[in-house]
Amino acid sequence: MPKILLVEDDIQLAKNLMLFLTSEGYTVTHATGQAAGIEAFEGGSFDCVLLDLSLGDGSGFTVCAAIKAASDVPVIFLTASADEACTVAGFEVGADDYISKPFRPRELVARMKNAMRKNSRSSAALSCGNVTIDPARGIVTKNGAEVYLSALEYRLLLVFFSNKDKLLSRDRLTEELWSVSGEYVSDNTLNVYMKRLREKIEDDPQSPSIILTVRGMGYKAVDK
Amino acid sequence: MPKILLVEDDIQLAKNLMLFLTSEGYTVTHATGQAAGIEAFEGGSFDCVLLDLSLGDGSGFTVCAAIKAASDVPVIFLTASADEACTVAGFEVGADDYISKPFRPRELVARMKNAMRKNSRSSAALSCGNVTIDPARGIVTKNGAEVYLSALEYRLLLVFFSNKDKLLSRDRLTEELWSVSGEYVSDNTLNVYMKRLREKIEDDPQSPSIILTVRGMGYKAVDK
DNA sequence: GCATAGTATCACCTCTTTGTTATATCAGTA
DNA sequence: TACTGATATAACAAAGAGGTGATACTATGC
Repeated sequence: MPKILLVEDDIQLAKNLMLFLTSEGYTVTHATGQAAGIEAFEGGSFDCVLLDLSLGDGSGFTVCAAIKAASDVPVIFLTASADEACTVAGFEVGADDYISKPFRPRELVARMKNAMRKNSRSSAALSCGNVTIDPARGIVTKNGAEVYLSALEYRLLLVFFSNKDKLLSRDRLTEELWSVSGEYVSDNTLNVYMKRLREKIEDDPQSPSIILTVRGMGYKAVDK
Repeated sequence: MPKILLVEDDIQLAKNLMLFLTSEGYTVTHATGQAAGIEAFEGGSFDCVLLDLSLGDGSGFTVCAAIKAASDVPVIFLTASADEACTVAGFEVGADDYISKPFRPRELVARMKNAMRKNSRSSAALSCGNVTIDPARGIVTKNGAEVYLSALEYRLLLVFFSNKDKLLSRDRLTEELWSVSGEYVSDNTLNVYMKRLREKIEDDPQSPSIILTVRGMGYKAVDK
């Protein structure tokens, strides 16, 4: 149940929005002004912020800047002003999207989802199942315990985890791992590496649950 | 100079757009239909795709799906239809933004930048001097050429590059590399790794310019 | 200059990684 | 069911990683 912070001084509009968002399965917290917005943000943890540009006690830009300075939560401007300069300014203070009133509720939700999706993707750690890569330290863990991977195994896993749910052909994988150095490797080498990697990260290497084989096509990392 | 792929069947509109985008410093490739769009995408590497929804030989949705299945390049729909259902559908096939015509050029650019920024944030390269780490691929390059580092050498370099200009004590470094596994290593081991790392990344390993020795204190990566 | 502690380098050993070939297993199909 | 191409596994050799102790160098204070 994603938590949304709505900063909007038009009470009637806010009520309608909250009604709709709640019915879509979101938990909404409402703040009516700049100060209240920043305070609410600091007091709770949110998955997305909807921000009116013109607030009673100041501009939404200030709120956006404050939020972005402290976190990476997506911020979407909701505004009456469809002015181009305002839109550009909104993006410049770090907004993730900018929607002009009157907005259409389903589009709003689509844009919120989009912003949240993007945001979670860029978070530091990559994980899949119970296995996590911390690219900032070059370390792989499984259920919290470190798993030692060789350089090539690490790179192979990285390719999978940064292309989760995507089918990766054997050619593509071979390319990612070996083309850089310009060498050619045997046809079977990838098979062997897949086995070694699975041996280290899968609970049951015989019936993999993290990296699946797609016969005739390639492999694919899935998040069970 | 970011490279843009524009898929648009309205020739006049495309011309205008290309003129504008070029003047803003983008390199634009133009494809006029669905098939041509996918072909162009596969043939080149782009930083962003602008996609008309209604193409002569098919829908932009197909193109978007094809692109998203193969890569993470940001895709922005440009469309005459301001229809809400279309917008939602656009986001559902993985689009990064959806702009209705007539669009305002500066807003378009702001949204393009936004989409590209989000996208690249996940793979911020770390570099120092002529050496670069690409944490998203686990690869180190020096003057563009790949340098093969072993797992420990890679982690050592990662510690330095993510703490650029900071003095790192020998204890701290030893901890970062070996404490995870709980093992104790000889006092001299770090010296040996420093030598091996320098051998691979420094222009002149005898007088290092990337990772400096601070006698009695530790080491420090500097950006010359 | 000499002593000293800190750092760099060397030679060496062991264990792992890397890539190969050979063989087994499996899924789909005639 | 038997065949076939695709994938998995096993076993091996060569190269390299990882770690150690001994030795050489170097900055600094006496």
